[in-house]
Amino acid sequence: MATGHRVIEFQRFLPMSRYSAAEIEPKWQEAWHDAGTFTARRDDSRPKYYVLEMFPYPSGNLHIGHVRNYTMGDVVARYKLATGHAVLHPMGWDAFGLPAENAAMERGIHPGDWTYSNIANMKTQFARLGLSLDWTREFATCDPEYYGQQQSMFLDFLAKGLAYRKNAVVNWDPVDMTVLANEQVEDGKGWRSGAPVERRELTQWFFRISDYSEELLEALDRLDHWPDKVKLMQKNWIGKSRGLQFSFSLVDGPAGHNRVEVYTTRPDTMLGASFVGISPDHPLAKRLEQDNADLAAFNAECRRTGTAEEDMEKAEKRGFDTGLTVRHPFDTAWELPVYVANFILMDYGTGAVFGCPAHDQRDLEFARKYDLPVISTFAPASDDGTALPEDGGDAFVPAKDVPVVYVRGFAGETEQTGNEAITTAIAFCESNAVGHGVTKFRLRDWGLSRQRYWGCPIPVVHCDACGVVPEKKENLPVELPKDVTFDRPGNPLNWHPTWRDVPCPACGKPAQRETDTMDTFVDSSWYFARFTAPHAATPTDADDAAYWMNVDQYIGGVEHAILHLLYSRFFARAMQACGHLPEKAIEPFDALFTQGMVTHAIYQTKRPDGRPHYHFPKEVELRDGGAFLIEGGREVEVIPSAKMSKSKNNVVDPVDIIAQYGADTARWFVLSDSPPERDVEWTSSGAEAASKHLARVWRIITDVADAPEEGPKGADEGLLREMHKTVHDVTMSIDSFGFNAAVARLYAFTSVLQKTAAGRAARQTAARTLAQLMSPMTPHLAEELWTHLGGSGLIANAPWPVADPAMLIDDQVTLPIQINGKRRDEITVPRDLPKDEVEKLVLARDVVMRALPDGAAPKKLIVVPGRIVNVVI
RNA sequence: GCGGGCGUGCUGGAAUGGUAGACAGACCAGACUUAAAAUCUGUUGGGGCUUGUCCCCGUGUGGGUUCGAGUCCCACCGCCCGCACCA
Repeated sequence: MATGHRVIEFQRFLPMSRYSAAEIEPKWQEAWHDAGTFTARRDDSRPKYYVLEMFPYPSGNLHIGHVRNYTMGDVVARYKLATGHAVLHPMGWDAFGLPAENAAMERGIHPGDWTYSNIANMKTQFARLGLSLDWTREFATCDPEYYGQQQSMFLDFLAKGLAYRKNAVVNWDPVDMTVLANEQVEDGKGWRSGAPVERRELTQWFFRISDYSEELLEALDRLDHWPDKVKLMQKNWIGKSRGLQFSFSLVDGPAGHNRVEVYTTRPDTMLGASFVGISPDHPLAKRLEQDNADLAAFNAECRRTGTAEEDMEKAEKRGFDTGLTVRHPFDTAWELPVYVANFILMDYGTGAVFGCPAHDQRDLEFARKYDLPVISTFAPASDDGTALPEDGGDAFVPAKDVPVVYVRGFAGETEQTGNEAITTAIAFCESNAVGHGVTKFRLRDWGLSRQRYWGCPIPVVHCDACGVVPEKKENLPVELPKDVTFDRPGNPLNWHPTWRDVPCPACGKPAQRETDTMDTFVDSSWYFARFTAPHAATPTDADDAAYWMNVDQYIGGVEHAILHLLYSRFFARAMQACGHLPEKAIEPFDALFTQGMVTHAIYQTKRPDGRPHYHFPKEVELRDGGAFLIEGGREVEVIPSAKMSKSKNNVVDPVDIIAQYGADTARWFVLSDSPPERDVEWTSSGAEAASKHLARVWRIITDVADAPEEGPKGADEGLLREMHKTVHDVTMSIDSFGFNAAVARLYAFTSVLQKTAAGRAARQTAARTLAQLMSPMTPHLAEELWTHLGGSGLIANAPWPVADPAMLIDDQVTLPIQINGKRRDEITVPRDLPKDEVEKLVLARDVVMRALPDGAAPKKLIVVPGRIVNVVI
């Protein structure tokens, strides 16, 4: 568009008028695009910097949370560009998943058409934000070019033994005859059919992430730039435990069942056992239900809860007495009853436990319900009067490093910690041939099979003669067929007329494709690597991966703290093992930042029937300290800081905000006020304030030329000192993700610049620096001001300002004086005044002398140089 | 239920264990204006009196460590995130 350029050139010579985001923003977006400013290029003469925000699901609409997430990444990317880095800042789409199939079912749109049209919409919205993204690297995970490479890696993993098949349970809807996701199960019923769900076993594909349990745990220690909370969550999720595995012998068990193998992390409580519990899915439970109709009914009932761990844990603890007993290994005359219990998971340990009610609250409630004995094996080291569990108190469950007194322990001291007692117990049991000490992990292998259409096909073929046969790599990608319908529930790949039918890659006889597709977590577990060479003919390109990996800064929501990040860490290791990533990339994210949500008040009134009626923000006006409906004037209740949710009508559409105020205002606002890791409340008054501030900066800077040539003595130096301090503070803040602090500092500096008496040259320097410091946050405004102030080239490419250390130090420092920790006075002294001089000055103060009777010396005089003085009396 | 996090004025929030409330919003007052908008200036945590460069209280609640705690420790309350097939 040649004419567009002429218009731009012409505008540059117009006198500066009012701040108009609508005029300047498209202009600079086009200028960056034309100059290729944000196209990532390998450049060995510069340090590289890879900044990545978690890519979005293409729901079709940009959410204000996206604006916050991507603005933060953009600030980092633009700052790194200004500090001389070769920056990679890509964007793509996490495009497979359930919502596309739902849209297909509800509206008859093909999932692919729905997804790609959403992508087009969102990309338009993204463009208006002026993000420094390299769009030449864009891809969607549903592009055959992307998922074909994913299939190729699946085959590599399979060859390495990292992928395998086993049985696992799924939520089965018996009416719709389909598998349900956990979120599709509501109160144990299918969301569409309303039928009670059943647990059903299917043969499914798994990745051997558990092979890396120890490694994934141990490597957390080296992730120095990850939040501690995320590392702790991952550590607990991996769940390394030390315990004892042993067996109880079964008295008169059914044929082939003469022992029950259990695993316990508390073998020191073995002599407090009062029952054995097994999972409803335990082989013994399944055997017994064959000739026990009541047990069969109980097990069926247990299997009716969904597969979500949360549901099982929250369900009321129930058991079924099998009538069988086991012998205690240390006292064969002691028999314990065997219960089937709904809270025991077949997936963890051996699917069987012994219950020790005295030292486990869940077991205690179970024991009281079924009238089983409660036997303490240890008691508090000092009696603090709380009731023992035998006497109606709670279960006694101290931390494992707290010393307790053992009353029914194994060899060793009577008083020892849980950890010591566990070690003793394991040793004792092993020497008596009762079980052996083992280390177990809570982390389970990653089940990746999904019985759905809109996902990456698993590239294997089932042959009657050859079994499971990997597809040949030259036949990849195995593409999803386009001609499918969603007029019946389930996976359309299963009833496609031809897609399943293929010759066996091994023997050539007719065979059938696998119709399961991959979990969408697979798609998002390596996209960061693909961005380094998005169109390579192999999953990655060795040179590009070597140059760009690792991600220097990864930014996303804390809701991904466990699964996505753990799976990505596993995938990077598996890819490295298959030659797709360099050794250095097995921990792909050097630094991680987890940002908070954007919230918004909910406006509600009560309907006549008492149910809440939620109102959109645009229906509400705020006046007289209250909130009222614009139509009718009825007062509405305001619920502050609620998570944005479509059903609560409190979603703010960034498109509206940008249309009203411009992208720079939206960006400035989401960065201000709230610390990035915390939630931020969106308020229209906040957006208004951000917009006013940008207009104020515009005025101040465009008025610089009107200032007198020279200012009064000291004014120039005062302004420049403040400027250097601002450069220092803002730079530090951006480096440490303190964007809200950087914004506050820029507010303060703007006021200084506004009120300064300094002359034109100093103001010019200060104004240019202000524009540069704002440029990562409000890039369009900054470019416009930069041009006005005579800056050369784009501000996006201008080197970041550096503070002069000499300008940061003040000669004088004000020290608060505390008396007994309360501030009572202050003195201003030369910065480097010796401590004893400060003490003398402090003791001479009226307030201090008054507080010290008859010139007595203070008990203590604490002088923290440059900070504070505390006189203790 | 289990794991993790958060809690400060009317509101968003600031504060390497060192002056609690920076910087904003809102409100009120003033300047400019015929008027309004815009802009600029100023006040504002609560209470007290002797109105001071004053005193007391105050960071969800209750304890503790420290010369000094919003910050560290313990217990509790509330809210948020995750719980393996939502992404």
